[in-house]
This record gives sequence, structure tokens and C-alpha cells, in this order.
Amino acid sequence: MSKSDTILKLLQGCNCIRRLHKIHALVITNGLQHHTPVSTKLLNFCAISVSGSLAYAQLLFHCIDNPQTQAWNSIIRGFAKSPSPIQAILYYNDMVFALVARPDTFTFSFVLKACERVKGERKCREVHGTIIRCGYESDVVVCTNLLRTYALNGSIDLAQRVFDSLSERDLVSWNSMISCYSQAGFHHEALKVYDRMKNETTGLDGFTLVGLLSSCAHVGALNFGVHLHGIALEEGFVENIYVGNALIDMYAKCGSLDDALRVFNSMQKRDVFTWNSIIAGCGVHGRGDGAVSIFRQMLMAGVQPNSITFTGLLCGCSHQGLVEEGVEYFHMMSSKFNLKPGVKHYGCIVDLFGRAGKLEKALEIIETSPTPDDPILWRILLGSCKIHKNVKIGETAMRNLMQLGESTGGDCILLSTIYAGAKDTAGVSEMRKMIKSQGMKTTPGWSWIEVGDRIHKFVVDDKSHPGYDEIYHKLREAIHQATLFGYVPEKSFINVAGLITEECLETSTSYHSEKLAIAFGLAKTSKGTPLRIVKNLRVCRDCHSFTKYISRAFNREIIVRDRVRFHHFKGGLCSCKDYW
DNA sequence: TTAGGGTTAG
Repeated sequence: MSKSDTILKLLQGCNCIRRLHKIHALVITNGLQHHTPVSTKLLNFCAISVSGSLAYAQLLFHCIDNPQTQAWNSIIRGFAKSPSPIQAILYYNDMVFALVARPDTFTFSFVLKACERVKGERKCREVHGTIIRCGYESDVVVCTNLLRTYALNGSIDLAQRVFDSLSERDLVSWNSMISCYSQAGFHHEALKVYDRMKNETTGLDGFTLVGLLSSCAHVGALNFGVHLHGIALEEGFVENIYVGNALIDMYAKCGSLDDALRVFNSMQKRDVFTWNSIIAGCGVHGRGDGAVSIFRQMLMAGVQPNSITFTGLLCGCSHQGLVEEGVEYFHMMSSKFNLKPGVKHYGCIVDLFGRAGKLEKALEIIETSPTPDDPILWRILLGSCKIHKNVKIGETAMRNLMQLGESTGGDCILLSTIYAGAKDTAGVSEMRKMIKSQGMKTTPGWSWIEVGDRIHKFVVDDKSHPGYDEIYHKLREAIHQATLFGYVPEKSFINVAGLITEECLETSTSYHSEKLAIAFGLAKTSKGTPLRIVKNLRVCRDCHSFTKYISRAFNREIIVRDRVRFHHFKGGLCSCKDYW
């Protein structure tokens, strides 16, 4: 065996940096530092291997005269994955500038990974140009990297263009397009990609299902999610833990906690995502007791909880009014699991006390928290003051938001409502002035409902739907029926005062988005079919009351997912027991 | 002797 072969063999068995240094010394002693296969192999090993060293790789790289593509690729690849991916881009620049070694498809894949990590959209465009000049615009792997980099840098439209320009698409490129849309929050677009994909012969796999199920979860598309579950069963993907976890999340977020529990119970293998998904699912359905029980099972199964586990658990305690349990678990985070509570956990505790009417305690929690300057905490307190009609603490919360320069139109509306409840016209007027003078914007409310394989979206007083005559006719009939069962529409003081705001628009004198969605569901589905509504804001008191009466008058189960939780309306009652 | 895809909170 030659000396160079011996060294290459030694490298294969090398597992620590000290040994690597010895091999390098051997390379020098034997005069092999300019032996290309040896130096390239050594460089590649240092740049990539966990037992290697990037600094050492740099040293070796700079000892190579006229490094060729493979050597450049090693150093760019190593830095692209390292804590300083910008270095990969700098080496790529040097490579292109040097004009000695030509970048190949691997070079582009590595440098694009670096662009993705440094959020270098401009650099990505420049690399894209070079890819075209080098004639690699049809390479499916390079283009998959390219579209991911564009998408993860916020240019989803460019990602779509790269994808569309591909002459041939394989399963990974389809999956990448779906997951990019899903991760960027374009869930309807993700689902539309699947419509196109179905017409190809590519097939699908667990990655496809996970991306699609995640988007179903976000938009509340239960029917489509059930269809995907069917495919997962037929094609044997239900054993895949990622698919199982995504199914739990989809069912829980689409309002079917029982199905989420069925998937959870059927899973042979569970990881922290599995437990977190089902605990959070119980939490948003107001089943704090269920969340606590599953959390105990998680500990018995020997799975270490993380901070997300506690977000779900504390949220469950808050929605069910389990104050003592919530406080106990909050303290347990640091005392038993060495987890530092973050602002979200403090938010849950403020909500837990606030919702339970312990507003002084909620205030104390914010003031003694590590982040008393976080507007989220004050906003949660303001929300609790609305529930419990507490003007004094509500004003304190608002004052803090203003001092932080974080008060929004939504906050003014919350305080207006509190003033309105206290018949404080001066207060309402002051908030109205503030909204107008500062030109504050509010979030427009919308609701959607899935009927068949389509999702129908409504805004307040929506007249854009093609079947709006029928919808408004059904709504008037529904209001009449609900009234016969005892529904009394709530008059809004704010509306009387003429405040043109989101809350004003969302009053019983106009038709809320969820009322329109319910009317549409009643008109378009057969008797007894449950209605599932997704709403972007919290459900208002009038709509909550209306939906309870509708569930009784029409004998329908109505599941409403609002901004923070689910409400299951059945027989004139709501699962939240009016505690929300 | 190198390259591309997945889940949970908010």
C-alpha cells in the first residue's frame, strides 16, 4: 500500500481532532501536502466531519495551490452548515472571482443553503443569475434549493416562478413547494399545489402529507384532512411519526378532538411533538383536565417536556379555570424541569388569574415578571378587565400600553367596551377621539366554513358571495327561529355612540362574519350535519348567545374556532360554559 | 467522490 493510500485509510478511521492533527503531520512528513487526492480528502473531512474542524479546514484550503471545484465545494459546504454561513458566501464570491474553478451544481446547492440561512435574498437573486449563465436552470436539485431559498427569504412568488419554470418536477420539488407555502402561511396555496400534483404521476409520500395536513390544520379544512388520513391509511404512511403527529394536530385544530385522541392512542411510537400536539389540542378545546392527565402520562412514559408542552398545558388550565393546577405547573417548569418560563407562559398565568377574576393578582404577576414592558401581557390583562368589567385596572393596562408606545386600535376598542359597560360616555368618547386622531387601524373580522371540498370566507355584512340572497334569507330565518327560543340580540352601547370601529361593525345590528357563515352552513348542508366555523377574532357575546340558540333551534352541533380556543355548541349550550 | 423535502406554541 502506498503512503497516500495509507493516509486515506487512516482518515477513514479518524474520529477526533487530535488524531487528525497527527494525520496532517504525517502528510507533511511524507511530503504529501501537495498530493491533490490526499489534501482534498483531508480538507473535505475537516470541513464536514463532526470530529473535524472548520478552522483547520481553512488552514488546509489556503495551502492548496489553485484549488479546484471539489476543494471549493468542501469549504463552502462546511461553512454553509456552520454557525457562520456568511463565510460560505464569501468563499463562493472568491471562487467566482478567481475564475480558476468553475462552480458546479453542488457549489450552487451549498451556497444557496448559506443564502437561506443568512436571509440573503439579494445574493440569492445574484446566484440565480449565475445558475442560468452556467446552464443549470433545468437542474431539479439546484432549482429545489433555489425555490426554498427564495421562499424562506420571503419571496414566495419567485419560488413559485422557479418551480413553474422547471421542465421536470420530482416528488421532492413538489413537496418543497407545498411545505414552503405552508411554512410561509399561504395555506390555501399549499393545498392548491396538491390539486396540480394530483394530475402528475409523481405520487406522494409522508412529506407531502405532513405539509398538506399542517395547512389543513391552519385553515380548519377537516374534510380535506380526513381525505388525507384515508390516503395515509391506504398507502401505509400512518406508522410515520411525522404523519401521526400532523394528523393529531390537524384533527385537534379542525375541531375534532375525539379523532385527535384516537390517532394519539393508536400510535406505537410517540415523541415530544406527539405529546405536545395532543396536550395543546386538549387545551384549546377547554379540556384542561384532559391536558393535565395526558401530561402526567407523558412524564410516566419518560418523555421530557419542553417549553411548548407547558404553553399547551397552561393554556388548558386557563381556559378551564384550573387556577391552582396552572400555578403549580408554572412553578414546576423551573423547579423540576429546569425550564425558564417565557413571555408566553407568563401570558398564560396572567390570563389564568385574569379570566378567573383575580385581576389584582394578574397585575402583580406582570409587574414582577422578567418582562413587565411586554405589551402582550398588558393586552391580556385588558382583555380580562373587559370580561370582569373592571374600569380601574383596565385603565392601568391601557396606560402601560400607551407608555410603551404599543397601544393599538384593538386596545382602544377593548377599553371603550369596558367604559360602555360602566355607562361612561366620556370614556367612550375619549377612546373614539384617540382612534380617529391617531388614525389607528383595526383588524377586520372574517370567518370561514368548509362545505364539501370548498372553503367559503365571509367578512362582516359580506355581499360578495354569489349566493348572498339565499344566505341573507336564511340568516333572517335563523334569527327569527333563535328569537322564538329566547334569543335576545344585544344592543351595543358603542354602536349607539357611533364609534366606527371593528367592535362596532361586529354588533348585532349588522351581520357578523360568523353569523353569515352559520347561515351559509344551514342553507348548504343537510339536517343534522355539524357546522365548523373558523374565525380570526374572539367570538363576541352576542354571537356566542346567537350560536347557542341556533344549535338548539336547528338541532345542529356548531363548532367555532376563534382566535384562541374552540367552542362546541350543542342543544343550546356551549362547551366553554360561557367561560371564555 | 459532495446536493434538495416533514410536525407542536404564538
